[in-house]
Amino acid sequence: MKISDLAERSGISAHTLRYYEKTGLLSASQRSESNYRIYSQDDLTTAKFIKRSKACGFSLAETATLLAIKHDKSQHICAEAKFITSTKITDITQQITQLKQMQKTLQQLERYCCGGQESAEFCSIIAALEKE
Amino acid sequence: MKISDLAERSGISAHTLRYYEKTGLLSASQRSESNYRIYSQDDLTTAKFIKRSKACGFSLAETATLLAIKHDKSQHICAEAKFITSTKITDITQQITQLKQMQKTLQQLERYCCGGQESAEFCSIIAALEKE
DNA sequence: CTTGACCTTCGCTTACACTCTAAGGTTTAT
DNA sequence: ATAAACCTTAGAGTGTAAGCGAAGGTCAAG
Repeated sequence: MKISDLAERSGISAHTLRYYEKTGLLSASQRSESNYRIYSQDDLTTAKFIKRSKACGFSLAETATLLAIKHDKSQHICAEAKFITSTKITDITQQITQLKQMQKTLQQLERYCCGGQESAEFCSIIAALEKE
Repeated sequence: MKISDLAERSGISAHTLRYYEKTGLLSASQRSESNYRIYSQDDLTTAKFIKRSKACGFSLAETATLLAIKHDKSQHICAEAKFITSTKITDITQQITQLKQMQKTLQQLERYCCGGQESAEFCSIIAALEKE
């Protein structure tokens, strides 16, 4: 199939597919006489793999590593895939912790503000940011 | 005081202070004959306000709005400050929700993977990303 | 008189994932 | 036959956020 066919079936734009080729993520398995990219069913599978990987929150770099494992399973071990996943979880957990801290701080600011039509003269939010 | 004095007292670099001036966040209240920025005590207060605002998670744009309220309290109402805060909380809460969803998905992937030295032939993580 | 602090302006940085442009070649439908 | 739709390439641009760096010049203190 041609690039636009793959684009349609995978839900990834033709532009992006070319970009993925440039970055080594997914190359067309063949070229036509006129140099058009010809994709196989396997390529479609890979394209869908990339989509799912992204949906899980993996970056393209991480996806590339997972793809390398997928493409040569016998040369890779479970520990590699699990490491990428665990690292990502740690990363995300940290981000959540930070955001929760912010959320808490902001909720404290919010709680004491009347939020009404009164002049901001005595607004507790502004006051909190002003104080030493 | 001069820019380096303010930098030291506020904990914001001179470079960044100039950047804040360019973006309209904080201007020196005066200039010397030789065109040096001269900052007042009020300017120092404002600089500290900006620092605290950032620490709470507000962006510079949001901080600018809060500063506008601070600088002319009688022309602003509590509802404005509360709106910014609430919007930010909603925003952060959404981000947390998304990250938690990702975290959950990844934890499911992680849970069933043995993570051992075995070949990735039957790795459940790779399998999960491959399946329809 | 020298050195360090200050001034302005412009562009670069980091990070990620695209997205578009230009200029040209190919295929397909009418 | 011809126009629309498709394909190719390299390379540049986009967007977001908050700065940083460097060049080239002025000013002030010891």
